[in-house]
Amino acid sequence: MRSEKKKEILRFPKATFERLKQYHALLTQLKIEQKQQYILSEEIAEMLRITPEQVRKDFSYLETAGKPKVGYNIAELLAELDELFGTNANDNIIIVGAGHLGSALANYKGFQNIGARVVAIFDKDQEKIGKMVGELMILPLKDIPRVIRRFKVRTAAICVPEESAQQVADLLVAYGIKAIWNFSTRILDVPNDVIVQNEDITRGLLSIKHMLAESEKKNYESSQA
Amino acid sequence: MRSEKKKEILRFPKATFERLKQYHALLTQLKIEQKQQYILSEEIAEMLRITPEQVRKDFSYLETAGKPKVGYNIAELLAELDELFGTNANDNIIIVGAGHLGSALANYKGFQNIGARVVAIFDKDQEKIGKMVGELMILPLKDIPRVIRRFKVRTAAICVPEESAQQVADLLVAYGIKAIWNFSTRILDVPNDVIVQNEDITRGLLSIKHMLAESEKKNYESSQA
DNA sequence: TAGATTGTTAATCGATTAACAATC
DNA sequence: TAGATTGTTAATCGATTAACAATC
Repeated sequence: MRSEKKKEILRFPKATFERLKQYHALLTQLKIEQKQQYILSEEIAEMLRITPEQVRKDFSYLETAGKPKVGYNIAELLAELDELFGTNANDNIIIVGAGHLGSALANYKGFQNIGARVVAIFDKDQEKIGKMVGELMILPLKDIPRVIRRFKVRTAAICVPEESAQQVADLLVAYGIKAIWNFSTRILDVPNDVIVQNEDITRGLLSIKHMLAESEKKNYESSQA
Repeated sequence: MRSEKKKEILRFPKATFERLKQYHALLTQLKIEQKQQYILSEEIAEMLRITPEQVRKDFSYLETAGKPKVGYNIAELLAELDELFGTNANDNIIIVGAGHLGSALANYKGFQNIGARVVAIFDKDQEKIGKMVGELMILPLKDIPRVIRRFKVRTAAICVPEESAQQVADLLVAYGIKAIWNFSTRILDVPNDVIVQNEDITRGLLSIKHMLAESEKKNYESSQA
């Protein structure tokens, strides 16, 4: 029976899963810094602006246990999260669009921390083809299917302008891509079995605007009181 | 009494607020396309991969009403969301770091849709200073306070490498910045009254990895059945 | 009118917080 | 040992879903 390993089957609350990603990022950073071996739920909470209770509750879904008055072993906790997120198993990804954004992505060093590797970058612009972005040569779109097959690519980042995003998505779907990492603001229309992760940055700025408005309202009210 | 305008005081559930941003993006797109004047909750739901009931429930917090069998007036709905998000009131923002990422951000055209404008971009690299990014000249870090004062800047995007992110954050805080839009993966340590919006892209990729693993498990299971 | 779609209330489900025992 | 911190259970709070009346 497979039910022996309970923890593997246990599903995390969605909200917990989202925070686990943040813990992962934080722990990765702490591991690199090497300043401390243990961390308290209180410290984690302060950095991520949540409550220590929340942190402990989230960790209760994991195997790793903390020690009262000592905290959680950073390396141990990170190892479990790495395992959980499959950051050891490497994923090959491609980038379509070699503008500033695509180039930024191609040069990004942090992918190795989460078990991902950019294997190719494509552009439709003849001028750009053949030029280098970091260690990658910009390839023409027609090479996409070959690269997908060769490197078993399941994920593609779309870094093209708004206007061509849907077109590129259609192309990628036709080539059998399983997940689209969408950096355009365009809402893509693709089959339901294709995963879409929207990285629309304007959302973040809208949050900021909202929080700024909130905090100004608060300041105004307290000045009136 | 201020309680006359109920709707203005009414607070949205946080989850609803998150989705309102998506509706805003979608409606902005539809408005530009000019293909249709009305849209059904069903159509919105399909594009955003949520349920129509959820869409209607969210819209019930707004003033705009839909018509049975006709749907919601796109322009009207967008106008209300624009009002809500304050996308008409313009916000001046600055970018620190003129690498690929900072440049991509500086060139991004979508800011006008959400009432934001990049007024300056900075870099510490002498080589880059004076060069142009789109219509902006790259300025030295020492000009930051002047620009902040001159343009009443409250929000700064950090697009520098991991290693200098904290340093830049400290600088910006000292100069009175109210909100930091953090594009580095570094978890920043800043005073609690400074808003931090983390735009760490690795989170999105972790979600993709997870969803890919899920869907493969599902496929495997159904092939076993 | 009949049927489709909206809008709202109630029921269910899920996430967070509070409380506190266990433990170092 | 005393006190601080973890881990878990129960209580509260919030979000989603279901059901259905209202409406075009």
